Amino acid sequence: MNHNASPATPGSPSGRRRGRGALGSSPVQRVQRPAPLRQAVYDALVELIINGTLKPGQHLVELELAELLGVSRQPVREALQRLQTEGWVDLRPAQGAFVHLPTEAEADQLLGVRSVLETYSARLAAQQADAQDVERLWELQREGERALADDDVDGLVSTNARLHAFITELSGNAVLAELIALVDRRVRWYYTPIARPRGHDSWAEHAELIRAIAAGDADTASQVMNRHTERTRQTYHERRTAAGDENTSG
Amino acid sequence: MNHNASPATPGSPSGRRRGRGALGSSPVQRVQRPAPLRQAVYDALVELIINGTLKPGQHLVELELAELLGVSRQPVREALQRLQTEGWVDLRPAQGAFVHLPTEAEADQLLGVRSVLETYSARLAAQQADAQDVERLWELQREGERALADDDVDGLVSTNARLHAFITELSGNAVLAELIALVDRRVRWYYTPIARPRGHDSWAEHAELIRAIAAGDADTASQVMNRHTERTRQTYHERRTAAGDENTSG
DNA sequence: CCCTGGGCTTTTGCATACGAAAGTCTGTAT
DNA sequence: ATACAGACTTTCGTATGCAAAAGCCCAGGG
Repeated sequence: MNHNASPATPGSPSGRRRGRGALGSSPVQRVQRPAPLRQAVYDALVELIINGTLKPGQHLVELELAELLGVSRQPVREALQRLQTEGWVDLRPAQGAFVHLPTEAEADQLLGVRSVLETYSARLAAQQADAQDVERLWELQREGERALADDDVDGLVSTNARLHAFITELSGNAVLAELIALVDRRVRWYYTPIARPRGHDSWAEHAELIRAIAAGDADTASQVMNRHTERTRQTYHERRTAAGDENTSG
Repeated sequence: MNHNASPATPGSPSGRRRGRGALGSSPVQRVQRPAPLRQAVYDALVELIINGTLKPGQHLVELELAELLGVSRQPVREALQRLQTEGWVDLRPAQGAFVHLPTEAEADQLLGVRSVLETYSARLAAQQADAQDVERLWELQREGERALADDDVDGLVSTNARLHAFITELSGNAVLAELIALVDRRVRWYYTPIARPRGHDSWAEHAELIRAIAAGDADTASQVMNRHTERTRQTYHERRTAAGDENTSG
């Protein structure tokens, strides 16, 4: 997923006809319809925001972004519209776009919303999952436990994400899945500095959750997921507080 | 709205006319930023979609919309971006925008999501509401019961919406409030043809809910709201089925 | 009769142009 | 030195222009 814009000036063809600049050559081009540039711009900007190149509060000048990505202002503007709706940037009339600067309260609210959405998805998943799905869940669980044993942090994060995503998918509720994906991405962004996996406890909870889903016990699955996500929320809160103390003391 | 009627005369910057500093010092400088056209276009299109002028599945030609609204294609395109993100239209690359055509499954999924979100908002509201808030809730409740007694359907719908909105506001979770607002608008659109209020039962449930909130009993408030929204969902489902039968039989 | 393909029309996607608003700087008067 | 007014600069918001993709129509062949 690394389609970063090259730092060098994109040798702008700029003679009359457009050339696809730094973007446009996505590794995933299996789609019949070539994705419009605005989509590539959107992807690039989300990436730049998440990886911190574009910092919260920063003013995004359309022309700069356009040149950085080797396109004109128009696709940038269209991407910004979407980014605003999804909460990544704020658009102030006649002033332009600013990378959204989340307050502490907002970040926590987002965690709360994610918690209830994931809890609901666990409930639905318990009602939907068949034996094959459950087998896949255990597979992911084993993978996570292996990563845990190996101290493989990246693997842990990735497996955790895939496990939750699979449960969401199992829910069979596409609207829910979309919302969770969006909220989750924002949560991860806000909490990037402290987003280490919780480790053993977390995976014990996962196992409990999978058992409930396997049993088709929606109430238990819901309860377990709720506890799980609320603990994650609590952990984040503690770590943020600790980080804040460190900052104020040092 | 077309403010480019006169021929362009490049060369004179003409930055002279500015209406700000000429007048004396007014102590109150109410700087009201004019909403961009794209906002007006967005509002207009949502209205046209909700009121059925633009029908589900219909192809929206940018130029037609632009002429209809008296603007150029550009603000229309930007509005369409937002409309897509919010689920009102589908944007197909190189084909344009189509008014979103919800499947039955999707509509029901939205009701499910709305249900959990509102349930969560009731839980939070119960933890947050003070005596004054509760008084306001009872006020709305009385207003609803009056409308019920008067067979005032519009008043019933409006008061119901305000009651739910107030509870959402009481939750103190802005992220949640935004999501609910969005989901709710789509739900109302989908179910417009059958969206009569449920009437008496519904308001009895409201009263029960308010009592729980007044008592600060978050668990009960949550439970009651969940039952309430799930019943609404069930009612919609029944009505849709009935309407579908009528259609197929006639 | 149905399928097919090549030109014509429509519509999108992107680029560019330009007026206007917001922000910035500078010189002057107090 | 400070505060303010006015120009200067930057950036936004919108309109317009143009090439390419998609859709359409109709003639010709299986």
